[in-house]
Amino acid sequence: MTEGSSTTVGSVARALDLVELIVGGPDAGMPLSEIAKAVGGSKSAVLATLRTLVDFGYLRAVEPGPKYLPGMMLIRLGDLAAAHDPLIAVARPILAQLSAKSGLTIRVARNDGGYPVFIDRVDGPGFVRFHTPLGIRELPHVSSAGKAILAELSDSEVDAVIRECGLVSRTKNSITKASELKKELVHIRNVGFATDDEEDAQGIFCVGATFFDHFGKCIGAISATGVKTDLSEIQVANLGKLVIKHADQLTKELHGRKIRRNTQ
Amino acid sequence: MTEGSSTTVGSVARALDLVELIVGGPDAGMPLSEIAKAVGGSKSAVLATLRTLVDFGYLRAVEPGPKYLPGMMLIRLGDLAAAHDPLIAVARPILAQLSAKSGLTIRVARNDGGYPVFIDRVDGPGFVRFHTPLGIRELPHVSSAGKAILAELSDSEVDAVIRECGLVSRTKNSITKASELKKELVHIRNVGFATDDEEDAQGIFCVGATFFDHFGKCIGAISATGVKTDLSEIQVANLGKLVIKHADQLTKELHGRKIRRNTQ
DNA sequence: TCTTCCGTTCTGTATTGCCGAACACCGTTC
DNA sequence: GAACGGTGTTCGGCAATACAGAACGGAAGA
Repeated sequence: MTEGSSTTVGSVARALDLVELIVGGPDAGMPLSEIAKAVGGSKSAVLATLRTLVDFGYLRAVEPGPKYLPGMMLIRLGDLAAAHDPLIAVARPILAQLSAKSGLTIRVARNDGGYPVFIDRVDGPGFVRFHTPLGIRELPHVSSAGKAILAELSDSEVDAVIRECGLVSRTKNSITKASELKKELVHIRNVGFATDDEEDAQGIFCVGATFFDHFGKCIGAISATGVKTDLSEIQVANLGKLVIKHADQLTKELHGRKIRRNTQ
Repeated sequence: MTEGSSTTVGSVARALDLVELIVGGPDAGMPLSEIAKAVGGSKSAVLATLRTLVDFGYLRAVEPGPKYLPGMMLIRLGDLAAAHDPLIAVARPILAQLSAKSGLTIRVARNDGGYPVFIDRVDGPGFVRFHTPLGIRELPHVSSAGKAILAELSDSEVDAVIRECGLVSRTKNSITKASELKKELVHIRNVGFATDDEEDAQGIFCVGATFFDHFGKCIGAISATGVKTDLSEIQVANLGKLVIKHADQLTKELHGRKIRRNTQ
């Protein structure tokens, strides 16, 4: 669908479509005929491709009436890819420390042109799991990491992002007015951290703070996520300080520097 | 290399070889000519395949002189595949709790025919990182999870595993004699947990315990990993009890049952 | 038992992915 | 400054091969 560019290999593209389809499919897996219908290919061709993917461990076929599921190789490759990423390698111990101190789930996002792309996560001991996907652009205005990143952009850049993605509403707390968002960004610059008070999902709050490279450019943000009922135990202001401290630590370990930014 | 079976798609197999090559390659990435040489294909064919993989985010090309690195999609797919896995979904909160209580890195392995396959990990706040790969069979006799799983096998099954993989030595503490390993397995059955005292890597110790499905069959083990110097703070026996407790909790949440096994 | 659906196998066709050569580009080196 | 080895890239042409479709076999349901 989202077709690329010049010389690419068709059968490989079809195979990767299959992987995405099955990974995005139901937990019980999908049978051949359903898969073939979904991608619009003949059963024999799809079967051959599926077999190849199973051979390599990208998928696994579970009997009887082979249903296809994500395979172990995907987990393995994801882990190795994370190990290759220098930012993740540096950030992970810091995330784990912040998680241990706060008891919350900690995530790290890269600044991808004003949008947050979460690239790693350390779960806290709480029972609630947050299935926020990794590796793709998220909405910038409904997460603490996203707003923290926005607060480091120039006004024109913020306008561009707003224009591009629109301030869609996720909950009744979501900020949908540009003026309101900009006021919030000023506040974030003053206190040094951003919050997400049930703006993305009911009952969930986050606190996020940015980190920087050696040019002083914001390259991402870390955030702590918890359920709102936990908020009483650890006050927002204290949590904000804690998140900032660990974000600063990350800046330091990346040999970056934080440049004070006037509210203008 | 490890060629599969019947009807598979060649170009897809070549593409997946490329992914594995680059993920296993240097952190700085690999240039086209090096890749083409490594897989033994023409530059043009390899380039087309690389372009396809980059289009899908499996790889990314970093200028100048395009070097190819693992892409974000691998992290995304790994995360989604983990979310699909029912065992990981159930185990992860328990791992996080055990990590929070012990301060150690916790991993969970599936029993794959007597071999441990680690499928998830929750890092502790310690500074030392353990780059144990996920998703592949590990040596069974040099990890606490592996030995805990072995202890649940019958004697003939243990013999088969030993014959198949051999008791290769990783450190001077590694168990390399079958008789010694079997004596250790008896001990593990008695105390209910297994240890790894610098048997896989210098300075690293582990404690592992198994969990079960509703047939009473051992389907895997969890283990706590730390550096030896941390061992003073938390005694081995106490840690063993803690790991067993969480493994039992996992058994319970999987609706499994633990059947008492006589040493025979 | 008959029917229907699914997974699998097979064979022919033409699509298309591959190779090799030629081109363009940069950095050295003589 | 020009020639060189080293890149990454583009371009035809051949044939390998990936695809579609029909036929087979088995299982489940009516």
